[in-house]
Amino acid sequence: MNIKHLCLAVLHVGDASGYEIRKVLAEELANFQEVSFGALYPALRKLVDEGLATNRTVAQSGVPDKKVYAITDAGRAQFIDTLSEAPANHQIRSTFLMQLVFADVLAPERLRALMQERLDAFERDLAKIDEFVDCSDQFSRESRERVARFCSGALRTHCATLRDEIARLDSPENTPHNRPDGPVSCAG
Amino acid sequence: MNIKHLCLAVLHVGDASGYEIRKVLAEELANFQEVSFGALYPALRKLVDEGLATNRTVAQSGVPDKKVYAITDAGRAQFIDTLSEAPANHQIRSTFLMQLVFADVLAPERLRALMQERLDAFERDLAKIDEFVDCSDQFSRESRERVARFCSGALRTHCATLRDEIARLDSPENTPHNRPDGPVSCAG
DNA sequence: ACCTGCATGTAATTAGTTACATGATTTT
DNA sequence: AAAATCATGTAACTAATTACATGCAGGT
Repeated sequence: MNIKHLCLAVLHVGDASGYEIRKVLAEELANFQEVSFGALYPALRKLVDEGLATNRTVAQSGVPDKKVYAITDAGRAQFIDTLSEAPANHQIRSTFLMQLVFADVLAPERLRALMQERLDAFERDLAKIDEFVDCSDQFSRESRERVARFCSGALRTHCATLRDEIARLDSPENTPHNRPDGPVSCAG
Repeated sequence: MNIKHLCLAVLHVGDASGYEIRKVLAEELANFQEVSFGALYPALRKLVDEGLATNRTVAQSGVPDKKVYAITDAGRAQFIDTLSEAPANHQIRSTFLMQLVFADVLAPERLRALMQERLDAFERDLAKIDEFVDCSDQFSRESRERVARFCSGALRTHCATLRDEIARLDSPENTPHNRPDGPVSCAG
């Protein structure tokens, strides 16, 4: 699952420019995987070189021209093939989870701030997903709902788990101690 | 959250060799992030170079010697500092989720096999976590339970969500169509 | 005989981020 | 006046994977 596959996934749902692909990955599908432009644009060029996508320049008023990419039959075949062949991997790369796991070594006010930060981000993501499903311009309503339903479902259960975790950590018998000057004893 | 931070996290809980760190990350903390030896050993060397860890060679009978790493005060301080300073990022890099999102383009028997594969992996991981919490040799019981409780909690809710998703996809009104020879129409 | 587990490491390659470069338009 | 949005791209760098190299012990 590299950037090229991620691009093909988005293009499978509908045509999009590099900027738009990144927006989808950063907003509607945040919590999945973000990509940087430095990786995205070369990846799109490679997709065109390999005949997996085509592009056309679309002029706009006010804003700059954009290169709109469309997946080809070969691209779609390869996307489906790769997806089917790939092992069902599942990894959560989360700094936040690590912050929760090691909550006892963080300053309590910092921990609370981090929790708030992440919960706010979850709220924003969920709002974006609702927006995404609501409007209907380029992507098919069915596809959108499928993607959004899954994402919001997974996120909601995550939110619930994390809220419970937070409640547990905030309870008096689990008072986190302040960040120490010396090392923390954990080899008990 | 790079490999060095991941190593410090494991070493914060207790001393371990490179091989053991990888084992923890691949088994007890599977679904978090796996690391390859090609990245792990150079990372450990760098930690020692930077004074964030020390190592000692431990001879064993039957099996080869091992280099056991221990976190230093400076290492612990930096681990806590980095963890505290870092934004509360949260990303799920999951081929499996993508396979579910695009379930309709996969052959139904392949989809079922992928689901089984992942559910089996979840079961194995949960069993490993129970084992991990049960025995008590090197890592502190408290830390283990904290880590394991969180992981299994998050995974269990995930499992539940995924089981529901699977049940929904298996119901007759959602029969997935076979992998097509031509492109799939999604631009409805 | 062959595979798996234990154990550490290097070399070649691929993948990805960060920072830079450009420039118009709209919002604060 | 400053910042954000739209829009594409390159160059330098960092980080990571994959494949290789070595070797012994125990199980099938």
